[in-house]
Order: sequence, then structure tokens, then C-alpha cells
Amino acid sequence: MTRKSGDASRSTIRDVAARAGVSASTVSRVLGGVYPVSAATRGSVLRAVRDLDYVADARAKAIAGAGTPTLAFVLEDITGPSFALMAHGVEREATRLGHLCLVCSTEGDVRHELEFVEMMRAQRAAAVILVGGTADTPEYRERTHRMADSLASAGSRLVLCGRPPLDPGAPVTVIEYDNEGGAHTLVAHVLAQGHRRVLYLGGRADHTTALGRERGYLAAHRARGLTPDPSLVLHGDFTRDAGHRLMRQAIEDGLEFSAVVAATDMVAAGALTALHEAGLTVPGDVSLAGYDDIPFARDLHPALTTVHVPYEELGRLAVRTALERTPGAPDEHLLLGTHVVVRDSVGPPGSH
Amino acid sequence: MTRKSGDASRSTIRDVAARAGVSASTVSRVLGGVYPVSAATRGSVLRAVRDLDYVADARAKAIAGAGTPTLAFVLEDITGPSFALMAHGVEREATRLGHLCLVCSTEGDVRHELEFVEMMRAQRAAAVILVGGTADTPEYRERTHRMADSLASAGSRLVLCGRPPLDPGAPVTVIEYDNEGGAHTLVAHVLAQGHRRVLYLGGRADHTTALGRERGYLAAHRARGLTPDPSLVLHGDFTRDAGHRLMRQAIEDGLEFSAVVAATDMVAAGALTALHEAGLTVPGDVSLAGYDDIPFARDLHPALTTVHVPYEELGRLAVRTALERTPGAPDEHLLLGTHVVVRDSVGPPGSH
DNA sequence: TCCGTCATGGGAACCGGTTGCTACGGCGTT
DNA sequence: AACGCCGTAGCAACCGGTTCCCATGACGGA
Repeated sequence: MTRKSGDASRSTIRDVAARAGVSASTVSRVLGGVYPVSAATRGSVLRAVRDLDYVADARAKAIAGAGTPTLAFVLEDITGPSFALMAHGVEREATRLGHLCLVCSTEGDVRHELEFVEMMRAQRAAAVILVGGTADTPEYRERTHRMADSLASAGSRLVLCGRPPLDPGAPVTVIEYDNEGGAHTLVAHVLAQGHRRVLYLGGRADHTTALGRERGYLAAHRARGLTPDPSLVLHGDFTRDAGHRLMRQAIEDGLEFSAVVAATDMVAAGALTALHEAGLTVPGDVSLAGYDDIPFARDLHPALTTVHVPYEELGRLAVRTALERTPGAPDEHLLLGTHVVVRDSVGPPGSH
Repeated sequence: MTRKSGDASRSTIRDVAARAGVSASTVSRVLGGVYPVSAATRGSVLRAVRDLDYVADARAKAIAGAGTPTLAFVLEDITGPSFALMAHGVEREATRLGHLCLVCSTEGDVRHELEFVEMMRAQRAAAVILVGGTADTPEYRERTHRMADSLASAGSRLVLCGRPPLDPGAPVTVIEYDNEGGAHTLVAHVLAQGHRRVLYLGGRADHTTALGRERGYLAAHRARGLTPDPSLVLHGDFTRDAGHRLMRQAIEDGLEFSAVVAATDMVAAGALTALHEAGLTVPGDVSLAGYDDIPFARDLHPALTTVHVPYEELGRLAVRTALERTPGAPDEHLLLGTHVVVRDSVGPPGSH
């Protein structure tokens, strides 16, 4: 039995020092690596470290000014595929840069968001990354501006990732992707197939992501000199169930349309199932498009035409810009482009 | 402008004390809440706190023995739907109990796993939750046993979540779900439809999760007095792409089968697409079943018959048992049950 | 042989909190 | 009026590290 059994509680640097017959400062220096220490001393210290299975307390290190700060990200629900992708990007880049990361779900509750940011401030996180769209109200801007200030005054930094920018002056980094542009291109593609009545299955009516995509939907129509029927714009949320429910309702209500554009691929998935349940074929009877290009989009049947968003890259960028920022530098605002991925779910209008 | 602008670096408890005209201990006690402090003193302290926008440094607190410890979980890739579900459960339960959580992806690399566990030990995490199956080799048991010991000696605790148990004696909590039982029931259901040549699309040949499910596949056959053709058991990994590739290969090779059981829903999704591409209908020409019951399973076409695994509950349980454990208590080993969800992708064998 | 220099290691202060112990002032009691 | 108790606040030690500053000893050069 060579391994240390779980007898003692954690050992301190002084325990190591005592066992090696040196002072605590020497142990710290051996472990630190740069200070000159004789080979003999180094050897006995390292042996003591191994014997005691010692690891320096990261929190004590942090307090003393050494140690790498942690990084935090706050999102609504890690279960959503696009959130998960961003989370993955954030996590990957953070560990690549040697930082640990804390994660929190808000479940969409603003109070939780506030609480978490406060906690992160207490943790002295290097940066707090707020992920995902939200309702863009004056109250949101005010509240978030306050968070940004309070984080900045604590030496930390707020990063908005896929979330609307604040008024200029807020110490914040914003990384967005182009919802309006992507939706515009996508809907233009649908219209180019000849569709004239395109149903839009949106998210919550006040949600920036949903709203941006809705603007793209409208802009694409206007660019063709079309004005879409307002009754073709439906609101729900970003879940699969909302897509399913809205689609079924639309069919039951006898709404006329030859194509459906969903605010997210999740919504599209639910809608697709509702379409199938109603005995409608895609794209024969009705065309369908999504948004996000989540990995599953390829495996829907027919494979879903959608807009690819570089979510993972977004997450990576968020941490990189936050961490590599020089304190005095001006605030950054990045807008990432998207592109549509044409698969099999959009075709010319049928005989429907 | 009522808000504190981002001028000063973070303020300390002594700054607050100075501003309130009291000692640091008094500030600490006001903030702590229990110690008796006169209303006047409390008032001026709270005002100073508000003026300075002060938040106590959580790391300093932690070192001093106050403060709630953090909790860590390590998984292969947050992007996988079942991982994400577990992560969600872990995170929810942790914050419900007032703990923050650290997350790390290993990308399947054992060295990363080791490094992360070491970091968590340095962080003095309350518990480290290792999520997801792995190759169950003697080397794995040895290595993980060492991690468990080293964590235990640091006052922390290792939790294995959906991962094979170690030799008795390792200070570890194990929460598993029944892969073999679930697969057994699922395959029994497929066999009961009359299928006799059932293709199994497995994960990596040494991966415990894949292996458990494979055992269930075999056991279900044996229970009916059948011995499955060994050439019907294929190995890949748990990705959608593996399912797609394996399925296409099987079709090209002219393998004979009337049903396919995939090791995960992701694999099933890829396989389904390959089936469609080959012009085969499901379940008309071939039946298909998955495993995991990820949210998307319903939206495949046809809706996927699969095995529901309470992933989120698994995550919740992992943190609860780890955190509420009394130090001396015997090690726990929980095995959660699963149930099959019958949808539309399995039917009687056709004329194929 | 004596002195200056450099390599090395220790002591103590500090990071930012908490808490045990003590001191002080005001009050009620006999 | 003197005594004792209690409520309140401060001092100082401590948590587990890091690092500045200084002491010591060995070494080489004159």
C-alpha cells in the first residue's frame, strides 16, 4: 500500500515545511519554481510534498495575489443545444488559458441572474459572461449597466454574449451574432422559391434574439416589395413544445401558408412533428426552415434548412476578448456573421 | 448619478470599517448576522457597505472557515444531450443547496481528468462529480481509486455518476443507472415484435455504458433462447456521425437485419438518416430503437422508441448524496431504474 | 589570511476575512 | 450608593498561502 490513506485532513504548507526541515517560505519557493533553491533542499521539499500528497490551497493563493482567477458564465439553461455549444466554447477557451470556470443557470429568472452576478463579484471572478438573449427593456439596460459598473469596480468585467448591447459608457464587452441578417438571408431564400405566405414561429415577443430574427423576416419581405400578413407572425418560446403547439394550432385554425420559418431549430423540430401528425409532407406540402444549425438539424427528416451560428466560436471569443483585454482599452463590440445551410426542408410551393 | 462609478479597485472590510467608524470585526459581525450589534452601529455599517458597494471576498471567507465550499463536476463534453441533462441536474441541486459549481470538459482525455481533479483538490471543492461512462480497465480502477483517496484526504469526496464502481474500500459515492436492464427490456420489446436479426450499433468496445447496454442486448436474446449473430454487433462511438457511418456501412455490406438497436439516441439519429438515405422506411422496412430518451427523440420521424434515463435526477442525486453525507457513513451505491418509451420507430418485421 | 560577493534560507508582514477573549460603560438591584 | 451583570465593540490571533528584506555561510580574489 504505497498510497496515502485518507487519514489526516488536508496538510498545510507548514506541515510540509516541518517534514522537510525547512521554512514555509522555502516550500513556497520550491513550489513556485523561480527562486533559486539548492538541489538538496528542493529534493527534500518535493519528497515531503509527495509523502503528504500536498496541494496548495488555491483560495489562499488567490488571496495572496498568486493564482489564476476564475471565470464565470451565466446562462438560462445548459440543456438548450445552442447554449450548450456556447458553454462548451467558453469552457474550452477558459481552460486553454488556464482558468477554471463557474457555471450557473438562471432558469430565466432575473433575480437569479442578479444573485449570481453578486456571487461572482464575491468570488472575484476575472470576468462574468452573460449568455443568451433576453427582453431588451429600459429596465434591462439599467439593471445590466449597474451590474457592469459594480463588476468593473471590483476589478472584474461583464461580457454579454448573444445579448443586446447597453448604452455607450457601460464598461462591457459585447459579442453578438447577426440575427437580423441571418433571418433576412434565410427568408429571402424561402421567398426566392416562390413562397408568398410564410408563417413565422417566433419566440417570446420581447426577446431580443426572437425579435432580431423577426426583423429579418420582415426586412426580407420588404426587400421584395412584400408586406407579410401580420396574422402569420406567432409567438411562443424557444422550446420544442412551443413549436409543436403553435404549429398544431395554426393548422387547426386553418391558417394559410406554404412555408414555415421557425425562430430556432428546436421550435422547427416541434413544428415538423406537428406537420407530420397533420399528414402534411415537408417540403411537398409545406416548406420548413429553422435557425441555429444545431447538430440534430441534419437528422430531422427532411434534413432541416437553417442558419448556421458559430456558437462555439462565440463562447471562445467571449472569454478571449474578456481575458486578453488591456484594462484601459475601449470597450469592444463584435458582431459575428452567420450563413444559411441549405438542406432538404425548403422547396418550391406545392399544390397545397 | 447615484451609482458608484468604476473608479477604485475592490474595497476591503477595513475600508468599510473606517468609513463606518468602527472596527473590522464589527463589520464582519454585522454582515454575519448573528452577533448582537446595536441598531445605530448596524445602520452606519450597512450604509458604508452600500456606499462602497462592498462584497466580502468569498475566497478569504472560505479560508477563514466561513463560506460555502464549491462543488465541481467533470464531464467529457457538455454538448452531448445526456451530459447536458446531468449537468443541469447537478447545477440545479447545487445552487438549491447554496453551492457554486465549477465545470470542466475533459474531451475524453484521461490526463485532463487527472489535472482537473488535482485542481479541484486545490480548490478544496466539497465534492467532485465525475460524469459519464468510461473504459473500465484495471488501470481505470487504480487511477480512480487514487483520485478518491487523495480527494478524501483533502476533505473532499469523489462521486461517480453514470460510471462504473470501484473496488470496495474506495471512498467514493456511485450513482448509476441500469444500462443492462434497460437494454434488456428494450431489446425484449423488439424481439417480441418478431424480429430475429437485430443489429446493435454500439459505442466504443470498452466503454462501460456501451458494454452494459450490449450485455442487455445479449441477455434479452438468451432469455428467448436466441443467440445473436456476432456480426450484428458493431462498434463506433456515441456520436451521430458514428451512427450514420456504421449504418451506411452495414447497408452497403449487405448485412441482413430487420431491426436496429442503437447504443444512444444520437447514434440512432445518425442511423435513421442513413436509413432514409438508403430509401428504407422505418419501421416499415426496418425498425429502429435508441437509448437515452433525449428531448429530440420525439421529433425524429418516426418518433423514436427508446429507453428513458432519469439523467437530470441522476445529477441531482449525485450532489445530494455527496453533500448530505455524514463523514463516517458507509459509501453509497445507487442504481437508478429506467423504462422504455414506446413510440413509432419499432414495428413488426416487414417484407424486407 | 582577510574581505567582498553571491547563493540560499529564514523571519515577519501581508492578503482579506473570522472569531475568542477582553474591556468598558450603562443599567438594575439591594 | 456600591455592586454586579449584561450588552456591545475592539484587539489580536488565526486561516494558508506569498514575498520583501535581511542574515548567514561558502566561495573566490587580492
